[in-house]
Amino acid sequence: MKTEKREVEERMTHFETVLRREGVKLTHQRMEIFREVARTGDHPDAEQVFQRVRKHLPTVSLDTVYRTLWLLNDLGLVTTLGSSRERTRFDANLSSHHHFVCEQCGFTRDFYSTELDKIQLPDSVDSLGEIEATHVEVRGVCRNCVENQKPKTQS
Amino acid sequence: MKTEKREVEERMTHFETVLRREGVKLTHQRMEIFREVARTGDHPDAEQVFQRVRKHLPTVSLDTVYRTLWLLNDLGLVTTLGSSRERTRFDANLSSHHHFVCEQCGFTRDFYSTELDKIQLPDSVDSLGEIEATHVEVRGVCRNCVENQKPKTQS
DNA sequence: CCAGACTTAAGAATGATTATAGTTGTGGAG
DNA sequence: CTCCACAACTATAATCATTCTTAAGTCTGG
Repeated sequence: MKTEKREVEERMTHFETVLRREGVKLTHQRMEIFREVARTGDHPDAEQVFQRVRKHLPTVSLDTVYRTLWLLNDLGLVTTLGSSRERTRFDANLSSHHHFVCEQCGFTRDFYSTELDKIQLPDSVDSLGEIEATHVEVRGVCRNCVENQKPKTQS
Repeated sequence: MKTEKREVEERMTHFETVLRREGVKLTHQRMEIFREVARTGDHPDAEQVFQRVRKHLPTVSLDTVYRTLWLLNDLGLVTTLGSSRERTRFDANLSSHHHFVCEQCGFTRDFYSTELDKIQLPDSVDSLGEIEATHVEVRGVCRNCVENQKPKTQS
């Protein structure tokens, strides 16, 4: 559940380094919010972070939690689980397949691989619960978005 | 992009079979909504399905689209992409890891595997765009939910 | 110490999804 | 083929999470 103390310290250090490098101010709020996410392994949502941070900083606002989390996300200090900020998407393809998802535009394409279908999960996973499906998610930037991003560079 | 005609027909047949078996009424709306999802490979969201179905059934309501999609989901005829119905969750673990997600309660746990980190993706994926990260998502039912679901059955 | 970046507070706005209430249509019975 | 009960539909209003506004006060880093 909890992340090791040393690991948390390392993350905090990295956090401070990045904020300084980016010229972003180091406020308690930001520290406490990041620490809270860094110290737990249970992928909390904004509301949960808010509740926990409140214990140390009774006056934080939910708004700040949201703003900070997205800031941290933009700085590469945290990531979101699953497709962020997106609406729910549906899929009628019931056969075993995997996904390539573009982080910029959300473009998603199925791909197949008998190789991947044979994936062996570590034993530790079995102890977590009953496994129903396993699929590989590849995050990246689709061709379209790559093109549109470097319209000048031709070197 | 588009699914083969034969494949679509098969899905439609399966769809009708399941709805009859479950004693759920076969309405045009449901047929058109399912057909729409079945015939495309681009994982549309409810709004997109709504817009497309509208062309054939100008009076459908967005509400029906939502209700139907979740119904189809419950019947196992479609699945959702990424985390369904959930709030955005954040993760400060930047090292390569994978996830086990409980479909009932949303419980999510990281797991590691040097094996999985070495996954070889098929060439077809490279042509889709630039790959940034690959991770395995295991869906299932966590221990807690398994316990709570069969409090009586002991056979 | 100061400027400007940040935060708080309290609303209000947005956008996706869901509930309510009254109307319509499906599918089995006759 | 017609009728009826009730499932399902439409339209509208309500929710819920998230974001934005404004105004005033606070804190960080130079």
